[in-house]
Amino acid sequence: MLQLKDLPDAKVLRKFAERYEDMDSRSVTHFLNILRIGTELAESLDRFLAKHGLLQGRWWVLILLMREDDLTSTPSELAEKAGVSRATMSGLINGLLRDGLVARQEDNEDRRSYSIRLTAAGQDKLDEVMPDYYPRVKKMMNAIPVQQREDLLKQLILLKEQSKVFD
Amino acid sequence: MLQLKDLPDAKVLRKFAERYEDMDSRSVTHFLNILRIGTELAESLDRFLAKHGLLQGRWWVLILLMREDDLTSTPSELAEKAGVSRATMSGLINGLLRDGLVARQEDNEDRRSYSIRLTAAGQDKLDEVMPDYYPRVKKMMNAIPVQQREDLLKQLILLKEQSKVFD
DNA sequence: GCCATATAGTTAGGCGGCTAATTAATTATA
DNA sequence: TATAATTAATTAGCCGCCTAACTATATGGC
Repeated sequence: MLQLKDLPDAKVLRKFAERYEDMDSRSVTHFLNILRIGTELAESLDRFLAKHGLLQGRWWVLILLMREDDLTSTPSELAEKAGVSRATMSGLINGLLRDGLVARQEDNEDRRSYSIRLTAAGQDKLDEVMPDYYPRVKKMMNAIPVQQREDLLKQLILLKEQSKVFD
Repeated sequence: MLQLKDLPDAKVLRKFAERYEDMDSRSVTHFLNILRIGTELAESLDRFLAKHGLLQGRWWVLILLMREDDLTSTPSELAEKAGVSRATMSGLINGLLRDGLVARQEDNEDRRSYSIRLTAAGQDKLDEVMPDYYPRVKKMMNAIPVQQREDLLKQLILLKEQSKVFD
């Protein structure tokens, strides 16, 4: 994420453009602004979840479990879908177990493995958060007409594809 | 950051829309995609910096120092501009001191305080990274015509303003 | 001049990431 | 069948972020 609060002003941009010839002020400004706004949106979501005593990592685990027909999954599946390492998922699951939002049940077929199931308390937590979350997302996104949203996303996808320039 | 890799598909969206009436699939999809792409852009930048032995926090400290005419600032100023706590800035500065990229000099007027200065080695590091960074940013952003970039940013700013819905 | 308050920086402790190493069980193969 | 390779999860140790508590110094009434 882009923590940087103090984005470069015209004077700073000139100074850097002088020393580094290939620098294009407009590109840099656009890029930093996009990163900054992404960060701010994510931070808003984090603050919202914090009000419900959740953090992003744990929230996604609960949602991933609720997606399953039997409300059940394995640590490694969860790690992959959530986009974190298995080590991190171990930690997240421990926290959720402590809070009773998920439960653990041994797998009889493979004794290395076990399943994680969303408990009633976990479902209750989602039933508290989601009806608060969805209307807010709807309200926020409705600030932009659907067609323009689609355009916005199309441009962002283009940028994402271009991000291979950093490889 | 949105770590989540496994964005909801149509089936999952239907399931959640059934349980939570106020859920608008399109809004949610758009929102998650925007967060996801922001995260991916930031991750690309991180990987790039890592190739130069830097992480975002330290990189920004060096840049903030180079912006100053005397290449000098204080820990609290740096913390504020970088958007991290003073405690975090203490840690970042320690790392940079260890690597010799910045130096510390006492302030005679206020003995609680001291200044941090970009060293020649720190400037060398920036002179290595920035001429590699700027052309890449330029190349990436040029994938989108300037007018569309401006539109993109305008929409994002609108969204950011709306993110107060989460308060 | 003295005490209360404010400010600069650090330290301690927690959290959520990571990688690498470890343990245990399963699967493949010589 | 014994052993090698693979896989699932955990642990250990690192990092960067946070808040809260602490130390040291400055400042502003009384």
